Amino acid sequence: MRTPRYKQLHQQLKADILIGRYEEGNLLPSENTLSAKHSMTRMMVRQALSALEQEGYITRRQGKGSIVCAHQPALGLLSFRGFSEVVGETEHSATSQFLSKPQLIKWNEGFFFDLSENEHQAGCIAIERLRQVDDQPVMLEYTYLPNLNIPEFCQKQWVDSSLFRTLYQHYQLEITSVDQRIRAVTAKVKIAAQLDLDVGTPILHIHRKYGTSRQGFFVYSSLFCNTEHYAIGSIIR
Amino acid sequence: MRTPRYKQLHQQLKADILIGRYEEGNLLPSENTLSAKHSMTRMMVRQALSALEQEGYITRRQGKGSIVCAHQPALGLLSFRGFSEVVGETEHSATSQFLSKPQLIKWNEGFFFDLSENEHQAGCIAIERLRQVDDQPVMLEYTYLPNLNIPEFCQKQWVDSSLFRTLYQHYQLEITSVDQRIRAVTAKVKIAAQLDLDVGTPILHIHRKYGTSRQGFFVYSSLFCNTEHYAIGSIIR
DNA sequence: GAGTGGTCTAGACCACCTG
DNA sequence: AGGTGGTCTAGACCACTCG
Repeated sequence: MRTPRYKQLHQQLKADILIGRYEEGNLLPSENTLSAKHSMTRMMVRQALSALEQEGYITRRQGKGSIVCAHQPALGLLSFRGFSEVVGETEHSATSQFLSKPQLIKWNEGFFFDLSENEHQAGCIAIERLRQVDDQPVMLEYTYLPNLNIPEFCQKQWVDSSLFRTLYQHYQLEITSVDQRIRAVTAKVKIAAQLDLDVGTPILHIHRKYGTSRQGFFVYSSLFCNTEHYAIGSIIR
Repeated sequence: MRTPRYKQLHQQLKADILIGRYEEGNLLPSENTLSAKHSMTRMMVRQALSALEQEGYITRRQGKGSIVCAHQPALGLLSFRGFSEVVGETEHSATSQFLSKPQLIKWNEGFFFDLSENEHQAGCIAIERLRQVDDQPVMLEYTYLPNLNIPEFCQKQWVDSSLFRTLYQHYQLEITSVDQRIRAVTAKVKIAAQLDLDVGTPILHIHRKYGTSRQGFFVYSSLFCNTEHYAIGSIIR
């Protein structure tokens, strides 16, 4: 069946916001304008806007309009927050680098989440990244993508150094959910070396399984974080 | 201004679900039935149901109806998941006990979140709880409520051993958001004793600030978790 | 006062599920 | 076939914001 028109409008507005057609803090066209321009009732326009609001792309204010929000990273989950930030001090510069080129390999035996037969046979694309804050290594992230209908992923240009934006740009994949397990462990030799820590330092170990807009397609991550100076923060609404 | 009628319907249906008037897995009355019974248009009934759906109280299926969901704890955030559970084994029995009676005290100097003048002057109600899984202590939780418009909290009967349900029952307070910082630390002497661990064992330390349905009212928690055998899990949609 | 979003009405046709 | 939720129309009045 064809996509409902209010969903088309919703997607178009979202795309416009993401490419910067409407900037942060600015107003979207009014509901009346949109309903006239797209020849649909205000109720349908409102349905599109409600979805945008729920996803956190806009807030609406009576008498004012629909305001484009600063867009947070997927699910507000990966953000670092320095402890200094909590008590109201300076910002930090975050960077990210690959430890190796993304490559197609076999899944590890005893992978940390159960895999479907499909996923297992497809093999996986492994990505190793190190994240730094103020030039200090802070997080080691191993990401695994099943090699299912993401042709030539390893050849693709990355968007904004962001896996999620890259997946969206090339395959229209959006992250819709996260299932995660968090533990405190001590740094073993290899991890300690990469994070520039003493062996035995307490670090966070997080396993994540991201759900996407494509049924049955998941993204897996294993993260090690040094939280001595920067806590992992998340805001959930 | 008076509460919009669709919001009234939304609240009433939610209350009915919470007290068990509509049971898990059963169907809510159809949209047509509700619109007739409450003399409002189907559009307004749908607005009420959409809100319920968004909050996770129901799911809707075309041709079937609105199905009442098993209701998950607020924001799905506090759930334990044994690592055995991840690989598909048995369930665990979780219990919770008070380490002291909830009592009104002054806020600590250098509290882990910034407090408003209001909150600071009101003082706080401190709650200390220990959570156990299979009779092993696993999580130590310190919770702090500003003593603002929650009269006689310390005298109230707790509902289901749940702070959030208790706040809802007595003061109609609902948790709407969480802002948290997660770190890995080592157990100090006092914490180690209470969690029955060796000093130096890596544990999770989480600071949380919960937003509520009452503007300006927040709940604060500081948690220490032993994740040796059970990871902290969360699912976010 | 003009324009915005918020609430609300009274209909319609469609896709889907179940008996 | 009859009932359910999903999409959609064409209007209306209200509360709020801003110039």
